[in-house]
Amino acid sequence: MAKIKDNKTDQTLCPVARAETVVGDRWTVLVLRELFARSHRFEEIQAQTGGTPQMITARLKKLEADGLVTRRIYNKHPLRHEYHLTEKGEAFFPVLMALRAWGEAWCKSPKEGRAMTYTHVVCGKPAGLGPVCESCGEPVRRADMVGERLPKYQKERDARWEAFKATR
Amino acid sequence: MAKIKDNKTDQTLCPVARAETVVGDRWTVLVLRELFARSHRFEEIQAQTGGTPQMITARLKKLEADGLVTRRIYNKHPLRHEYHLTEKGEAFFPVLMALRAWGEAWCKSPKEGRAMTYTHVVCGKPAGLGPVCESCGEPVRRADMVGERLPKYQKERDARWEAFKATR
DNA sequence: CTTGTTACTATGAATTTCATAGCAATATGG
DNA sequence: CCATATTGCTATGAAATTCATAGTAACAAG
Repeated sequence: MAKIKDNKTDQTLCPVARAETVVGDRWTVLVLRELFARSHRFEEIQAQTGGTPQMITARLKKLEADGLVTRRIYNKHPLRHEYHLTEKGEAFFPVLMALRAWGEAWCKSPKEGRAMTYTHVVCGKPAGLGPVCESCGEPVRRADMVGERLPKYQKERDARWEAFKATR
Repeated sequence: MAKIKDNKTDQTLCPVARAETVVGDRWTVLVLRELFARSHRFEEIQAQTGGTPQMITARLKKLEADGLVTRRIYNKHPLRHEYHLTEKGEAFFPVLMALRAWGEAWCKSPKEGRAMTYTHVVCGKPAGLGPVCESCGEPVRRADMVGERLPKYQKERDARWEAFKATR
């Protein structure tokens, strides 16, 4: 009789549980990563996350319903939308950065090298992985960061795009 | 022909994708939350996350395989284990804190109030929600934080425990 | 009037999750 | 001894989700 009643995590006071009902899903986080990487179109997001159309459609719809994403028309006839982060979506940035830092430090072998480098434009130096700039010690904010993909990672993304295009 | 080949996210250079293959799952994050909250036994974790036994067993096994958790025998005959965070698991703390901050700020109505308060023992004052102490400005580390559950949240947890015990 | 582009929807098999039940090994109380 | 309680799972089958693959809708370009 191992049972749990009333598993309503969205009614808990715990902010982690609340957040997880929104972003507690691999595809959702990958979609958010792409939006932060300035991929705003369905195709780009699909290609770079490697998700099926349904996965991406479902996540974008849920993210919109949860208020992290807005659709913006960039073409009528045929109707086409771009997906952009709202303020709530933008506010997710520190979580992504913390996840990135943990991923770099604990989920990769050192010889693989980094995927990105971020420059802290306030001081003009590398920001490193932490929540404060490793060069000047100030807390880093999304607006103060300029990211650059390292060649190897850029090539990986280009290759994914080519591979995607080749199948359609 | 909308298809993607070779969706091997664990081979990408992207640290976010790498991290997500490990922690990109609601139950996994909730289990980690409990381990950080010093719930080390299967029952406690099950009761507080609201997961079924299989969900918890599967996550704990995967977390162990991925090196975030170790089992520690606390009783032979019958063999009983406690689950503890490894260094890799402990290093996940900043991600959880960022998620907590986002959850408090964007997934709850203000009148609900916080679940926890953290004191930064270095300065003895409230640490707030950010990656740096709101009182002294220093980056906060897990070892320098003392968390306390607010009464409402503590009651919620007590109630969950009682409800769980009542069914077995 | 054929081919290409973009953003999906449709379908069915495979996998995962969930709720519920049960069990094994021992401690505890009478 | 014997019944009941405790702890940490495993077993089972229905329900939901995911995945791979294919196809469609609405136009644009040549």
